[in-house]
Amino acid sequence: MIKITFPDGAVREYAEGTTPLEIAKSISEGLAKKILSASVDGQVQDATRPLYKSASLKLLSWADDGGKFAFWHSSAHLMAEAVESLFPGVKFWVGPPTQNPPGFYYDMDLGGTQITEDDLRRLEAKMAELAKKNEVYVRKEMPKSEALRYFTEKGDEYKLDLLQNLNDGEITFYTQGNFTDLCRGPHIPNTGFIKAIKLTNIAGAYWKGDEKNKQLTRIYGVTFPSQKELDEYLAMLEEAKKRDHRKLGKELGIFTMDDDVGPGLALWMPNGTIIIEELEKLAKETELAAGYKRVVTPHIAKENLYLTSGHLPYYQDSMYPPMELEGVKYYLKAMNCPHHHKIFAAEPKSYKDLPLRLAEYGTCYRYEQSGELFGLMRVRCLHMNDAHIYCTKQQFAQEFKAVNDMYLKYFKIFGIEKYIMRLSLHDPEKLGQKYINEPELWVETENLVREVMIENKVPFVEVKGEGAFYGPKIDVQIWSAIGREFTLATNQVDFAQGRRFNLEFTTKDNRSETPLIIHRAPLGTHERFIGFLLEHYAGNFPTWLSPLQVKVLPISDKFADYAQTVLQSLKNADIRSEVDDRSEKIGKKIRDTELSKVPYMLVIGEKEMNEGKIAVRKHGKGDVGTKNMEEFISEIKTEIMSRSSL
RNA sequence: GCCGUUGUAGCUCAGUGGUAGAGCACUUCCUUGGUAAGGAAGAGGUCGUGAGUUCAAUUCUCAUCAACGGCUCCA
Repeated sequence: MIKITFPDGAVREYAEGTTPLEIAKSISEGLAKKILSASVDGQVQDATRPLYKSASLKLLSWADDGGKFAFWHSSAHLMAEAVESLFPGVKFWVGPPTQNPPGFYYDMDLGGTQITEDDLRRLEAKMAELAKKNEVYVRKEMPKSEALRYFTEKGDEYKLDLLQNLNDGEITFYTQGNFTDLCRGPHIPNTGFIKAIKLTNIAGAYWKGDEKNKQLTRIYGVTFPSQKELDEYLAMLEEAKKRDHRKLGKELGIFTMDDDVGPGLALWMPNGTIIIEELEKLAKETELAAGYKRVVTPHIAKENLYLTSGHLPYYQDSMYPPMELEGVKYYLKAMNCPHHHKIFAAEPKSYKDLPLRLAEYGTCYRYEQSGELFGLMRVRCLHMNDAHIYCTKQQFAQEFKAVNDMYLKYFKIFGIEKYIMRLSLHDPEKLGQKYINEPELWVETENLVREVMIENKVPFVEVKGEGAFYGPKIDVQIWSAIGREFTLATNQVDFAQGRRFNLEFTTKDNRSETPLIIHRAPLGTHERFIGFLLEHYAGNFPTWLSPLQVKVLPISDKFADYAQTVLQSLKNADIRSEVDDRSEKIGKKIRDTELSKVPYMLVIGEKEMNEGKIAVRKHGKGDVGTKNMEEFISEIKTEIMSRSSL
């Protein structure tokens, strides 16, 4: 007998060789019908795989990630079976479940056959047909030699490649129906669980993710245990699309792109510019209070500047090609740091000058690959909330923490809760290529940053190979409405450029020392930040950021004069406001104003005019009652000044 | 940059080998209406751009540009 410990601490005994599924059945038949996989001592495996040792057991259903992933993984195999039956001779690479987007994909070599949208519908039908057969997923362990022979005979170079990295004794195959695949599992008990199927798109994907390799065909899909859940998922996708900043940005007149201007070059319209100015106001106030000094630098510089900084050898591909004037190459700046370093270097510095914090909303140009451009989130001209802090080693921890605190302060203002702080480290294998070749300094600064984060109890994840070329960084990762991940803000350590630029300060004991540099951009760039805010607020900006704050809605043109009086009081109080003087009915005016997401509407008619009042309507909330002008203005001013998100 | 899809009015979209249509928005007129769409009329597009096939191309073919979905990249 073996002892099975359940999540609630209960321990029960079962015969050796009992499967988790049988254990589920022993509890209840209803439970067993929901079990997709099982977590055994924390390891997710097939629910049908016998247990030979005492273990802790958690039965996993659709509600658990482990259950879902097994479900989608099995769905990928089901899709592969359908593909194989419709496109004989296809060779498969890998087909994992995915979290974002939810579902799975399978990469395959169709040998020149092109797959179409119609084929996806045919594949879905085939999958549904196969699923109904309730084929069980059968696990089989296989010696490496036999597996090699199997795929050699099949002429499957992809699976042979996979096998090379696997050790004898850990090779397993899974078979359902007519499809057999090299796979470590786990899988769901049988195909019958898969009730709703949607193949979402076809894409090219480089083999092993390397652009030098052949491009395989990738089919994305998602499946659910019921049609209802699929419908809900599709409805949710539709909702997400409504939050897409590209759609909202157009509807609200925030920004536009134009073919004649160029790809990735956003034109900020009057409404967007108001938001930019509010953000800059916030940044300037915050930075002034934190001891920053503002600077302004040109958009271009000579080649030599970027040779000194070290950017050219590492990032030339991402810069616009140079223009040559009088035999000298000039580049559009892709970053502000070299310019700021030159400001630091312009005057001799003493330790008394440090920390020196130079801030600029700098305009940068980056020649992003055409396929990477994405609305405002990935552009070629960007306005960065940039600053560089020059400090001593002793000051570093405090300065780094202060920057982090500034992030958190901003996040609170904007109600940003869903983000991940990522400690981006160097990859030792790419020293000298992607990262400057200073192994000891890398480790030293990485430890420094890690300690500051831990000391300040800021939760973070560590990722190798995401650092800047000159040092490690803390990136704040966020997600767009349609699920794409972006770095919103960044806080970077630079132990390289100070030396490259011969930046020095005189220490207390009259020595020369090179400062450490912190690059930071808590508000990222206007482009990405406003793109993010559009989606974050679904276009419903808080009053302080809203391009139009109040719309005055007279019930008929009889009240046009009173409307102008009301408008004038608002304007005198610096409230962004307009009158809707169209000869439309009030219901129409309200509808249009609601759709344009203006925070406040002031409805005025005979009653209000006679009493010298206004009827206030709040966007999304409806009528909130009649008020005096003074009362309303004082309230809305308080809301604006406090940058309230209510 | 690579694979795939798309490109018709300001927006959303229909449509055709014989030089185009709807709804919303816009303009004008009527209406002066109390909290999410009052009515009528009108204006608006050489169908992304260039070339080819054809008596004839917005429609078919090719190229090109751009956008979109991925991949790669992301200081």
